[in-house]
Amino acid sequence: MGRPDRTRRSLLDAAVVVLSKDSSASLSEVATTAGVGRTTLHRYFPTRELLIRALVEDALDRVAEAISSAHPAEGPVVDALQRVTDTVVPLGPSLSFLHAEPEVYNARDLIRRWYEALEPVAQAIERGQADGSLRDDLPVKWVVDAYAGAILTAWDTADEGRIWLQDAPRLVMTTIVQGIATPPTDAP
Amino acid sequence: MGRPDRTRRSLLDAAVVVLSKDSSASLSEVATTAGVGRTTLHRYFPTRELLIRALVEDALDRVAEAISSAHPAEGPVVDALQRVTDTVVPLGPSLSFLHAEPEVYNARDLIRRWYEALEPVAQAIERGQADGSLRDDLPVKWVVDAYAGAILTAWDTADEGRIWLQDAPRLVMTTIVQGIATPPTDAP
DNA sequence: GTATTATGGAGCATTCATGTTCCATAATGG
DNA sequence: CCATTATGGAACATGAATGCTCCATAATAC
Repeated sequence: MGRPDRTRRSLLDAAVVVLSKDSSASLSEVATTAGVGRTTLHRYFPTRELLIRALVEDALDRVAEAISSAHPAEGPVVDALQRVTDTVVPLGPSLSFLHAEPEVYNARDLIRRWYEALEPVAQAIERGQADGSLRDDLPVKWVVDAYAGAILTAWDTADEGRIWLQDAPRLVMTTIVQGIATPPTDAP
Repeated sequence: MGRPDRTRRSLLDAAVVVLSKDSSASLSEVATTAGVGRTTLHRYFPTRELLIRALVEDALDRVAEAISSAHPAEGPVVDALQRVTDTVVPLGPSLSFLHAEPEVYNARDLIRRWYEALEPVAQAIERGQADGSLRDDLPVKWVVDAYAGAILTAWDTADEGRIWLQDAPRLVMTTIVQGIATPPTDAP
């Protein structure tokens, strides 16, 4: 990875951190956080809009790649979701950015691409409802959103220091899969 | 409610809608949405910061009031949470605003007040863990955040047209309380 | 109906992020 | 070591949002 590539990566990484906390932060802040001059930032991303666009692309790519690498179509569905959770939780800042950016919220095609990235998860959930491992009285769309939301919440909560990030995957899976109620005991 | 009060309410209502979608929207947009001149907006809220502050106060009051009116300390915990869910879901825009506003995210005292408003929920969850109706292997802080996050997700999902808002309370409760997995059957 | 209060439009100064250019310096590659 | 490329600082123009003032008009109260 040459110097240009490294600079570009620094900028994207800094931008995702800064802009996920405050989507209206100035480009100076982003450049400073990346340890780079504002001039250089503009050399890589001529306008703010292009930076945002590149960031969204990058975040979507990461999410899609993380999900795909967890092979959600293989093995028992709950195990598959566990693998997805483990790989996606560390993407917290990117998820947070995608969720916070009004550019994303208001652009149809970006919402579409977000759900395209989540499509393998949706398929895993459908598979689970079909094979009886997941309850089938919840809409798949809702389950996908609730699941993604739980991961995002976990990252935010860890970021605020209310839980440890290392516990996040377990908490997400227990809560989403089994719920917070005491499970009914198998009768004695 | 005199004219001034109505104008103030219009402004707060419009602001919460506009700013929850884009926290950097201009004050002109807010005024226009409220059906009010920008001059009038500035008469009620001299600076943007004061408007935001008033909005946060208002949103926190609404949440606290809604929770309190659901009497979360009474009756079976799961029933209590159902009542809280029913009353809080309609506050979607206010919740969404509190969650999106960087002012809130970065001000310690506002985060503190958010959790103060949720304190009755935290107590209900503690009560549930103590009386055996809720599993006790999840940190209360996490359960509170996961629950609040699920309500927020439900509102967002309904806003995007992926579920019906009228189904939201049921979906939240089923998902959070029982989880998405098929419950283990009581033995034959 | 009149007095009082609330409103909104027009205009203006200020501030700040943004985008751009130019040049000197530093890092990299041959 | 030299040529090339990348960087960053300074300076500038632009535009948009903000905060404010003044005045005419509309709504409300008495």
